[in-house]
Amino acid sequence: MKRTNYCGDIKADLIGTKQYLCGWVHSYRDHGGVLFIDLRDRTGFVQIVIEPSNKEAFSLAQQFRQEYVITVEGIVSARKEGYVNKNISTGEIEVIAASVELLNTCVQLPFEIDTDKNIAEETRLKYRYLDLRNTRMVRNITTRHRLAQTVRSYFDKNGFIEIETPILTRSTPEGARDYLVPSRVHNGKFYALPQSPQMFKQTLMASGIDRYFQLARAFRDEDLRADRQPEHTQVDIEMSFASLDDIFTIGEGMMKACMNAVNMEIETPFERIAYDEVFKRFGSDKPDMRYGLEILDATEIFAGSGFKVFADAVANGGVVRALCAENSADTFSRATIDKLTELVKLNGAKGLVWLKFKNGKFEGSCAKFFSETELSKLRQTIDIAEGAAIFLGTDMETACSSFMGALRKEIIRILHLKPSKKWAPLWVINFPLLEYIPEENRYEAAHNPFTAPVAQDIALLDTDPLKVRSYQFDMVINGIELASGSIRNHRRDVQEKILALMKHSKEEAARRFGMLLNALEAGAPPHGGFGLGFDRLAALICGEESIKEVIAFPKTTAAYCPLTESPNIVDEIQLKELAIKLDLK
RNA sequence: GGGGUCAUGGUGUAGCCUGGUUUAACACGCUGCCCUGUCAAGGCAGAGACCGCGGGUUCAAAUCCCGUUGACCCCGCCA
Repeated sequence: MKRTNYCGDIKADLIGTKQYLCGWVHSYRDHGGVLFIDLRDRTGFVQIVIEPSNKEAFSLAQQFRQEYVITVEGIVSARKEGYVNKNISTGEIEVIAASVELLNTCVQLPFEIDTDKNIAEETRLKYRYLDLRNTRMVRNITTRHRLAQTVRSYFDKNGFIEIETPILTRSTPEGARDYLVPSRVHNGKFYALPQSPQMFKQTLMASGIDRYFQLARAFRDEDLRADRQPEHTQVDIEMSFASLDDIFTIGEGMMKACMNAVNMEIETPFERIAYDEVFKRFGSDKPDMRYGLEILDATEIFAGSGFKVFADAVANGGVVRALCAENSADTFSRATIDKLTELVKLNGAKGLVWLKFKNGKFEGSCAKFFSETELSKLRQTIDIAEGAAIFLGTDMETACSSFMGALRKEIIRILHLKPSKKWAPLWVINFPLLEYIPEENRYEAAHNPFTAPVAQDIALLDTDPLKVRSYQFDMVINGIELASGSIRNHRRDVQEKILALMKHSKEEAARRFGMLLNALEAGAPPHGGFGLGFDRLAALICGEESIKEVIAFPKTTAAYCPLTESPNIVDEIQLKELAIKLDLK
């Protein structure tokens, strides 16, 4: 390779040197005499000057068009006074071409590199090879690479071993739908693509690997969203003999290393808040902690209130919760409040009570139903200042938290509240182990069926399973659930007891989770770990809303790839080999 | 499975509500010519879409109606 430098790296320190550059014609400006080309590669672009005195180069260069692939040999020169372009990083210099060469031409493009905005996503995906030439995508993809390298080196330094687990594995029809792969050798049987390497990594702990990590691909055949793809990458780790503290320290260290790798900072250790508390204060298990605006309890105040709705709810064991938005009484018009009411109704509320505190008095639809004592208590309890808007909701605790959480999010959005910091990380801990499913008279893992119960609560498995706390945790940053993990069950009997509560018979459990259960009873050490959404991490750090922007070749919302036009119809012969007959609707 | 928004030259949009003087407009891109300092270069000339697809209403449909396909966002779902 003759290339001496990347375009973006040609700076003033190279003035006077001879360079051999390769790249794409980003912009072509023919002035009749002198001819300018912005030569671009993934690092940036540099201005090439082709003088008419250089007859051979000039006549060849006149044929160049946008996105032609060329090479340029020339001398780096300082731009003359007045011709410096401060808007570009290579604006102090230009390369005076001695010779140029055409390596490839280019057809008319569906969109221009960098200058066209708002291109339909479908078009971008169909021509992803062009889309990836854009500065934004180059930046995202290289940032993703930097993060991946950082993760690898971080875990390596901390004694973790990278191990690849199988992509062709066993279907465990639970949770998300599996992607199935038919077996030719075993007609009528199927592999499944893994939804997570969970069982393999726990098995590795039983093997004495002690510390494992992997940038693992995981597959789920469910409907997609902006932050969900059929295949995604997770940073998957597992540690033996580790406490929650150990796991949190490793997770925080990884986040710090990732941020530092892209010249950002994040403070450690992360705050830890119990699930119950987080839900009560923010109405969500993944709150955006960059904003205050906590949900406050006003149940006491309205017990026995003249306002029947509240009084009855409290009498029936319900709660009253409040959100107080400062200096916003005038922002919330009737129309806006009606929209908020609709929103909470969509989230299960029966209604929404609002008050405004203006000129030292409360006004609002229901203000007249409240006694002076109630209002003054409310004012003290939740510290209401002039100009505040207060929203009150009532229901049973969980339901109330849930719609107040949705309301909190919307208020933050409407008021354009300023985030108090760039990153607000949080460990949500003490998730309940189980949830009850009344229709099926059984329990279901609240998060992960392999999570261990808190040691003191094991006895409760027999008496009151819903009270059992777990060693399950989430890592949440800026309202995004980034990672999820736990200390696992390392004893077969405990694991089987939990599976039994989920109404898995011993036989069924053995069939589905046999590999893991067998490994547990063969001297598995205590262990735990987490899986962290790598695409979400990259999107977060790149400031992107959608993970499609940090995945080189993503799929559409219908799990379709416009670039490869997959999934696709296969040959009759292929189906025959697999003993598959299609019965299409 | 449900809801919302959208579909017009290569790309992004306007036109649609209030059907007909629209030869479907504008910007960028593309083609040709001119120009020795531009950098989102400039000037002049030109090519390019029958309006996602199917059906209907009408003398007449990009425009109204029905259906369908696809995209994006959301709910369900995602242990």
